[in-house]
Amino acid sequence: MESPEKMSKKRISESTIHRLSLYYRTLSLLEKENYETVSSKELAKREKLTPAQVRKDLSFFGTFGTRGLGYPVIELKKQIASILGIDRQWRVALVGVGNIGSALVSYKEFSRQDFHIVKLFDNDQRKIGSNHKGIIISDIKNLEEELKEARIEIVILAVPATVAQYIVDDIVRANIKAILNFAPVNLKVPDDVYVRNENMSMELEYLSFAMVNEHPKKKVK
Amino acid sequence: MESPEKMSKKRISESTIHRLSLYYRTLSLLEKENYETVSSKELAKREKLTPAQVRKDLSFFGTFGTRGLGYPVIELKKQIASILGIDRQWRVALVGVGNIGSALVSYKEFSRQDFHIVKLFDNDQRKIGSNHKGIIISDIKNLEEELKEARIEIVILAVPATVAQYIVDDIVRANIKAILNFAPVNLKVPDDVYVRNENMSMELEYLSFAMVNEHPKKKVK
DNA sequence: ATTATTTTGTGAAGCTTTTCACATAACCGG
DNA sequence: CCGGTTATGTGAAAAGCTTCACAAAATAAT
Repeated sequence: MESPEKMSKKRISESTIHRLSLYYRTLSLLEKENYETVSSKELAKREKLTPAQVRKDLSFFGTFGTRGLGYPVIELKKQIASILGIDRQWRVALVGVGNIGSALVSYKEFSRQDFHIVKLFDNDQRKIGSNHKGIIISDIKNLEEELKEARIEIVILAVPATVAQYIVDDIVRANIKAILNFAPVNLKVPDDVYVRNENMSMELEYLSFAMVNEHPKKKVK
Repeated sequence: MESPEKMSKKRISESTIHRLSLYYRTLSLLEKENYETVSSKELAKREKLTPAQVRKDLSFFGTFGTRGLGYPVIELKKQIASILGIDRQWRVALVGVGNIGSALVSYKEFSRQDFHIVKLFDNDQRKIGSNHKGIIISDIKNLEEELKEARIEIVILAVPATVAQYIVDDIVRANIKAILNFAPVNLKVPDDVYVRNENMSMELEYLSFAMVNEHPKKKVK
């Protein structure tokens, strides 16, 4: 820690943020297991990282531990939630109620973490107006107005690659600043809009690469 | 390039492999658009990278371009497919035909890239024996033998977090070396088994973080 | 109270990845 | 066929990220 009120705005790496998600998950488990405190060593072991990595990651945001003891599980979990911004509800809309889309509506991990899908959109006339897991599917024609009206903050995009850009243009016009994109395209958005891409083929391709190129993997250590 | 037969086994970074997937995708598009050649500049622009990055990535695997001209689209695509190991079919099994699982069975991107889901497993008696998109769902009880019998090479795991580890132990026993895991747990596997985790909450949390901490994002440039 | 033990927080070192910058090579127009 | 232009391939520099290693702080035991 360095400045009294607000620590200096260092750029935090994507990897650090992803690891915070992991720590959060592990802390939830530790809480259930009635741990009161946890060391960087234990936290690291559970997510296959190094203790130094854990401490460094946390140090970017403050000092949360007690020397000789470790970190208080419940308190640290709360702090990480606050850092990640998941100590509040987010109003989420899902666009494209196809295969992936409808799976995501019932994806427990989202609701458990206060990402609330409150609107669904599709362009299929057979789906529009019907009730899907308690939510009426809206016509994608009215995307811009309805996103505004419902005060949506995050959009999950699960539409075919061919139409994704057009829909994103609408989403941007609705002043949405965060998009989780499942379409395998590089979406063009203004600089102040955050897009994260979820590309499931990519991970399969990584596995394929690993098997073809590195196998047999003889770990040295 | 350096050695005549087989280039020296440098360690290739995960990021490079992921970018190869992006190049592959873009090259497929360029092929459809009837481009014969493409420059690192164009390739970079389409995936929001730098030309130097593209050239460096490719240079790890060989020299594919022509100075003054660029890269031959079809040929480079072929080369990348070979590097990634996606110039062949992979026999894939999916374990857990729930929300996410059943969405993945019909996920076009997988089949388009020669990842063929040929077996489905579940523990739900109502599902076992039934036909899901042309595949009979098998009882997870016989996982080990059936994976072996069907000569499965990659397993996609889409089961609840609580049971994931037990099932992975079976999968490992079946001598599978590649697992795409959708359960939000850190799976313990031997060193020669590759696991990639697909954690969709993580990306939402990243968006949440970005909005809470960096917004308003005034891009300098 | 003192000593031994544990474990954090953090500069600095070490390592990895990205970007730079330029020599080199191929094409193209006249 | 020659000079101008384009764009690759790549060492080297720069930037970024991880690990090291240790002082400092807290506990625990005697």
